[in-house]
Amino acid sequence: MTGDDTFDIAPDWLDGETKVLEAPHDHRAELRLWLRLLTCSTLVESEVRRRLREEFDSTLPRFDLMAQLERAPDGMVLGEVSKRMMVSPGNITVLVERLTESGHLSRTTLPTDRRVQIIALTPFGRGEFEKMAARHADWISDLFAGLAPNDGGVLMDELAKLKRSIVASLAKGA
Amino acid sequence: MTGDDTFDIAPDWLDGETKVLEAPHDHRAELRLWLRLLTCSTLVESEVRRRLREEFDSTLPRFDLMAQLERAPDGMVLGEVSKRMMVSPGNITVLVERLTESGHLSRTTLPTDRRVQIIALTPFGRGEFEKMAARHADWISDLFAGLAPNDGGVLMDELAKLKRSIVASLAKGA
DNA sequence: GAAAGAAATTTCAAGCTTAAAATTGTTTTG
DNA sequence: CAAAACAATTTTAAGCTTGAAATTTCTTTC
Repeated sequence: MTGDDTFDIAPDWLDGETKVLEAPHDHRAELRLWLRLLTCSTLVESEVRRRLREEFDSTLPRFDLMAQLERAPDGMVLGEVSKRMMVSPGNITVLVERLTESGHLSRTTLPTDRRVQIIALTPFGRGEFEKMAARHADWISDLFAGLAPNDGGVLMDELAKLKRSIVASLAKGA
Repeated sequence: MTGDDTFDIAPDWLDGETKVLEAPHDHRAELRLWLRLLTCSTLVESEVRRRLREEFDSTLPRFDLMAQLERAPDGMVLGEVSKRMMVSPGNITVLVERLTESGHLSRTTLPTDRRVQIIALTPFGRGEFEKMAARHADWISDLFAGLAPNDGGVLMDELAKLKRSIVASLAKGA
């Protein structure tokens, strides 16, 4: 799934008119595209993880969790965090435990519904997050710096289309 | 890092001529692009993991490992697999153990250098992999089906540029 | 040819992740 | 109002992942 993104096959969007009748549809172009997307994503993600660890002794999941909370000054319900981060609820439990121990997060049980946990950044947690977020933005900026302004815009648009395609396909399959 | 891809800020490639003097460079457009890329990647990856588990009781790392071996009929050295998959050597050790137990892989010590382990798909492993690979290609094809042929081509090109940017940045930083 | 150095792998400790089962608490229904 | 249904979260078991330390096996150098 990761790797060097080569499936050494000619892309076939270039000759869309030929060989449409091939037995089952030839999926190689899509596969190639997917591998390339994954390669980019993996490279960036690894680098971000590495730097979070080296510069802040932290991890990407923790950073992500704090990023969600940063924009919710009044805190957020666990389930909501889980949905936004697209990870399992059990996962959030563990992350919140650690971040609460380390003083980054506060957690409260909602008085009117004692099933509900609300978590929020502490002032300390917010300060730490802001330091990390600033560096994080620099890292991403550096990694993307070789992209011409126009390419950035095109990529945004194309990825929006891809996202729509993915979401539509997932909805249909569900 | 994951999530709904919204940082609700106007992209600033659209007005590149204005506000160039802003104190530290404004990184929001790059961040937005990165989040969108990550969202696409996460959605596809989760779906692939889910289906590998449901249809084959397997995992993505195992699939990836077998995919590397499929194209090396004479097998491959562990270290080479590790590099190609961009994961740590220790990780490969564990995966190979399981896949060898289950009969998908064979492993041999190189007679001329007993440090070196060579792994290869067994005929059984190859058969299993081919079934998975066919389905995998279908899934990706479905997920990307909403993309016009032209968009696929553009995306390939833009991602190639992005990858060059990332690799260049990583090389410079190293 | 022994000792030092380098290379390929494995082991280890710690953390992330998930799905499924279990808990705890609230709401709806007969 | 008790029982059933539902909801939010935690626990559990299993697997993935990493960096660093340890092993084993060559290779090079004095």
